[in-house]
Amino acid sequence: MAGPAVAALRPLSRSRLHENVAERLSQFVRETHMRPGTRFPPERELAGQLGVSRTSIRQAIAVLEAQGFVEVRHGGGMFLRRSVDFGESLHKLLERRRRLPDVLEAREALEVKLAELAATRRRKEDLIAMHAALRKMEAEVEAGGIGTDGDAAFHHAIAVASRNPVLVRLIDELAEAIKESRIESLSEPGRPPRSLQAHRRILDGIEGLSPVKAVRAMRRHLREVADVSLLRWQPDESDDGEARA
Amino acid sequence: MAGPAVAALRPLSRSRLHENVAERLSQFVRETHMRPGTRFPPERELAGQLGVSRTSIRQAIAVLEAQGFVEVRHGGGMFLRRSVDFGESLHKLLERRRRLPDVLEAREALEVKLAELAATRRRKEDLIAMHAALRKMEAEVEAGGIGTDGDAAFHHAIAVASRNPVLVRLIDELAEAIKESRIESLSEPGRPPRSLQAHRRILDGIEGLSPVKAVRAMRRHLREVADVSLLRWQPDESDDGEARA
DNA sequence: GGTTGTCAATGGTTGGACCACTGGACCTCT
DNA sequence: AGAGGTCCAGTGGTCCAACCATTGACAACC
Repeated sequence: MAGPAVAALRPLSRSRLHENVAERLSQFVRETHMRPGTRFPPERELAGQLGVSRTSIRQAIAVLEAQGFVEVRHGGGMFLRRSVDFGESLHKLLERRRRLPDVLEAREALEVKLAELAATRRRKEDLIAMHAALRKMEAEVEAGGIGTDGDAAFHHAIAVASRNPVLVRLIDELAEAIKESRIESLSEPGRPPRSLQAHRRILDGIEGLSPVKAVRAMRRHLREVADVSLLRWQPDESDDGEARA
Repeated sequence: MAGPAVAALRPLSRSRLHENVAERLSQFVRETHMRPGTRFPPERELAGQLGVSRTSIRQAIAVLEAQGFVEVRHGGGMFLRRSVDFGESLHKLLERRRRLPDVLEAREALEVKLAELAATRRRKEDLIAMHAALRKMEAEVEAGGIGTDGDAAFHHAIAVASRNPVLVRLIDELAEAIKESRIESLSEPGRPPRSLQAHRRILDGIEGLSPVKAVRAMRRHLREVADVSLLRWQPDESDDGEARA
């Protein structure tokens, strides 16, 4: 099907120029021990020194500014905002290596709280959504599937019911990584029914306005999920990019 | 010192063009109900239709790509990755309105877990850092300060000790917002000593390898902090940007 | 039928031009 | 000397036109 799997012939990763620029700026911040508030060299100078056009510099800057690492003042210059983890967006962190165990721990932290809040603030429409998600999962499983969609919908409904947009955003940020673990877990023989049971217990707590019960059920559920996927996890560190000009 | 605090005279927010472009693209995604995987119109066309240069389009795209909302294939086009909350980065959410209660709930979710993990994984150097932070806070308080630096250092040391970079990144994302609540809380009369006490209890749990104790102490501490600042919190919804061309 | 060449569409990068804003130097008037 | 205004160099913001690199589909060829 595919060509020979020779290591030397794997596709070489080209990166966009502005990404390299951002990388260099991070390096610059680290190496010069810049303090927050310090001004960067002007764009034209950076362009000259890095040997790229001002446009590329400005693309990198736009990204860094959107991520809150720098502040740009028209006519004034560009200033450092936070030096910690400069240029390392969460999205980038999750992409570079699959830190599944870490992701699952973070998931537990967030979802347990989401369940607690949901058990306090849920409205009628939230319960309707949760029940619908449960039925969807049942239908999927009966149809021979593993129920990932219904599962995702259920957890999403809880997030919505928490009425906390910040927490929702945080869990969303992890959504992609969680999705993978979900597939792996639900592919386990006998898992979907167990998961369904766990969901019902969680819903009981939320519906009954019992945060304690909801929290306990959610924590138990997530630990079970994590257990399974963790057993199969093999860390693979040979996953760095090669764009390190 | 400063000018009159008249609402009408607050600095008006000029927005950069590429930010408006990103906003419009979000709107486009929402209004056309784009599904993940769908291709966007070509850059040149977007530039023409929005009446801006291709450069501005490309700056917006760079940001959206870094945030994981779109995927760009050289020679192939730009494709939607996630449609939920398109263009709404966490950073943007935290900036637009100060959602302090939400932030504090998220903080509790994360920090309680961080404490639990720290109480399992802490090493000698972590304990040294925590003790140093505590001493620093004491010194600050004795010198008439309120101890925010030492406080921040203490919580940061716990985060490091958790050995979970994902959680660390998430809490870092909230750091700025938390900082404000910290100042407010520690400015309360009699707060710094109480806070110091709470920190000692947390450290006891972590040092004694007792996750349960650490969790309980951390949760209690954060609820106390949240209580104080929540009482003074007045939601201010009239805080939207004005760039809605 | 499969291989190869061609080409239009589309993203990636550049250089230069010009505009807008900031802050300090400098000048003027009192 | 002080207050106020003017000017200007430095710096970010935007645009444009051109050219390069990659992709994918279609045509031509063997």
